[in-house]
Amino acid sequence: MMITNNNNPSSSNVVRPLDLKSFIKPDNAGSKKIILCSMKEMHQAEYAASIQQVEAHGQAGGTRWNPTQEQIGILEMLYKGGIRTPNTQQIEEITDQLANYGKIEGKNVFYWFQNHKARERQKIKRKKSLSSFSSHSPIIRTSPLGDEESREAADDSDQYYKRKCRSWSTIDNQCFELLEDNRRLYEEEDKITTLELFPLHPEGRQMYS
Amino acid sequence: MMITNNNNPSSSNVVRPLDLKSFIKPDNAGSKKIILCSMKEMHQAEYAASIQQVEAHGQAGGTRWNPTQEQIGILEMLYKGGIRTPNTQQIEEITDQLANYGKIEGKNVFYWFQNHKARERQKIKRKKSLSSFSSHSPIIRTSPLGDEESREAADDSDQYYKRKCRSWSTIDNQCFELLEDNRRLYEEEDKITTLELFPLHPEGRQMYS
DNA sequence: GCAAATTAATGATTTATTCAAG
DNA sequence: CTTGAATAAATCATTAATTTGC
Repeated sequence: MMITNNNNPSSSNVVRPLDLKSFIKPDNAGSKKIILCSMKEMHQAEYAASIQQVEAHGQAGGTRWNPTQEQIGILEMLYKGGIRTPNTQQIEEITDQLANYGKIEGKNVFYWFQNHKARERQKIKRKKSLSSFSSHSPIIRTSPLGDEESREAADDSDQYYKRKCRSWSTIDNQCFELLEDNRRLYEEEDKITTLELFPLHPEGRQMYS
Repeated sequence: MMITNNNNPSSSNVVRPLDLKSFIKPDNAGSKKIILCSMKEMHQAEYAASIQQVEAHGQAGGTRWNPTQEQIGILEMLYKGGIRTPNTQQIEEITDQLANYGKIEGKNVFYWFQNHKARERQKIKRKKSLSSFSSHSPIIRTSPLGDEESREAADDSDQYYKRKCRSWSTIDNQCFELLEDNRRLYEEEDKITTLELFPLHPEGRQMYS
């Protein structure tokens, strides 16, 4: 794969908080003394502060991903299908798929699986601490545990999907339709989209004191 | 920025453990019944197991990054300069710089800072639990704490670099020279390299039982 | 000296916790 | 209150140091 840059190189991004070139003062002929001086400057708090400054988000607006119903449906289906921590390629593919229903980035998919997995665990844990009561007759239940939740609890402990026979919730059928609708879109794929290197955007976050 | 794919589309990667297209049987005319059947199949353990199977690493060989002395020197300097959690752009720049001294990816830089930060914290914590003894006369010391370590301990608690006057270790001068040597390389930069979407490679990892 | 065995460092990943938008 | 986003902590796994027996 080769990547070409069609944009004018001078029209680079807004702010470059850390430019390694700034380590060397370019106007002075490369004397080591000068460079040391430049580094001394860098060590001062001014420099360190500059790299912590807030930077505009990549996507103008700085708003967070707001998933559509379709996107959530597909993601939940994949989760039920056994996917817990998709790898890079899987994330790309899922992102491409979900992009048909709204704006989305790879990191959104990545975070969704992390959060969903973690919060399922939480749910289970909270449930465990309450299930001491009716431990052996789960037919009568007082807490509002739906079929959905109890099913999730069953297959979360191990990564592999082991369930044999049970009726699927309607969300699956929903997703089948969505997938059907977009089959053609998949047929003519292999389109490459712009990728970001890392899912981290520490700019918009306050530091701990 | 525009990205073009020069490779033959047929010569794709080795294995695609999750191909969303496989949700739909393409050989049967798009009847919803068929798709549902396909999904049923997907729900079986066979599918879930297949997505967990080991996949060849992106970089042939599957070996982990082994940083050179120069790379470590620069990274430590940047850390001392106050950088703790570089953002995407910073990671790219640092990676470009370090690539002059050996093979490296962005995720290596990302992980290095995470680990270094965490292990500095560990060091401090361990030290704190031992420093109850000689709390107010740190000149005489029994443990083998070098100048390096004590300095690290000083500037880790807060993100900003606040130290005012102290002598720098020789590693800094080392790094200045390295940076000097590569100034020209920076002068003609803005070369784009192949990026990866996420630093995660869960393939090479054993699952918890 | 020098491999095999053991231990220490540290790169890479996953899980837990926290912050904050809506 | 829910949940997207991000960071910190814990854990796994591999490589380098180091030790050990010959």
